[in-house]
Amino acid sequence: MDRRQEILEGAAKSFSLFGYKATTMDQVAKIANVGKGTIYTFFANKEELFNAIVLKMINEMRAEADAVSVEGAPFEQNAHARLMQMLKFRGTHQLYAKLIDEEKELRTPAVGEVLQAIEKEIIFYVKEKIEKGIAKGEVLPCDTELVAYILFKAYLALVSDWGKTHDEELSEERIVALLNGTIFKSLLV
Amino acid sequence: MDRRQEILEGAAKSFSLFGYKATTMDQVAKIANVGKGTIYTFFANKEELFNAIVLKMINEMRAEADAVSVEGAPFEQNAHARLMQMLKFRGTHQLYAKLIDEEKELRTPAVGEVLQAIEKEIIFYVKEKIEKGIAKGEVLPCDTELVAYILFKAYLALVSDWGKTHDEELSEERIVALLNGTIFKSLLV
DNA sequence: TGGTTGACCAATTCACTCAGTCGGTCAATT
DNA sequence: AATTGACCGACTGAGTGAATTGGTCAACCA
Repeated sequence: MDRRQEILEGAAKSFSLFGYKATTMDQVAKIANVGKGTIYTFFANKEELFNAIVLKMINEMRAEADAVSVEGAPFEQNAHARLMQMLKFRGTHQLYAKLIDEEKELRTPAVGEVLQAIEKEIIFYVKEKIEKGIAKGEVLPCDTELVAYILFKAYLALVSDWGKTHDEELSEERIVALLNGTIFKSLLV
Repeated sequence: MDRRQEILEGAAKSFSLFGYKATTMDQVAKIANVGKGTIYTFFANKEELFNAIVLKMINEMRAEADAVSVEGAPFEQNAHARLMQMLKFRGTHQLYAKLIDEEKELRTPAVGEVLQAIEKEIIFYVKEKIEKGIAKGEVLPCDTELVAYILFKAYLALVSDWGKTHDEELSEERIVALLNGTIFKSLLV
């Protein structure tokens, strides 16, 4: 009934199924059972509609990352669980996966911008958690921006890049062993 | 005078200037002052000629990386100097830079394969140095393959990726501070 | 009358074509 | 035996017009 909601749902479905470029406004209108003009009373253009969808997805992802952390568990355990969850989301979530594929294949500018924004968001999220860890005395004071950045890049490399150049994916145990023995080891108080 | 050498030099010049795709065999022949057919008596096809050029470049890079290391200096200092040198080479060397650009813009398959081979070579080089460090008792035993991989990915992220999403490049001091405080700190005996 | 709509428009994209280019060959030449 | 460049078939990419798309707006309700 809520037009705006219908539009968001239709658009999310279409973007997830066909990606940004291959989704037409006519298609969104049809899926949402709405006249095309109606869409433009709620969203200035295709890109803003897209951004709204992605924003919802970012919130989902953050919620899932929060959900896997355990109150009272040591920092490195929660940090690992959160990062792994977000990377799993990255490869699993229909829309996110589709966008990564579209970026690789089509280079749609709007998609590239959005993917970059999502990464920035993830890094900011990690930075927040590190700062909270420092505040709680679990983590040594450090260059939080850079540590968040390198942590994300490291996980991305281990979880996502490794498989592209090797026959089999890295096991989570091997990842944990590496990071607990290196980065996390030097971060903890 | 040496035909093979002339061809290699002409090809190197052309690949460096125009990239792989935009280099024609006629052009290489002309630059090398050689009939086109002659090229095919030394190299099976364009791609093999290309691979020969890249192989020479890899050796140059390794030599430059070796050159910056200091006999007797601590492991993390030499490791840092070597990795920085190779990444500088990566962004500075005419052919290497051109290939990275071509991979981004054109997605030429032969170029992608070669770039991947170069990275594999770099990682292998880093792995060798870590193993030597372990043998000398400077470095704690560890998953050398993975440590080499993550070290390279970390440096690549800090030196090359950071600038793409931030206004200014990271200073070398900040990089050193981060890595000495994290990865290197836990690697050293 | 304020919200909704789809025919309509300009701009972009797509499929198609065909002339020109390129990697690779090989008979002729040195 | 080594070298060459004219030649070939496959591929490319510029040029084209037709079809599609994002966005608008006058008409149309409720």
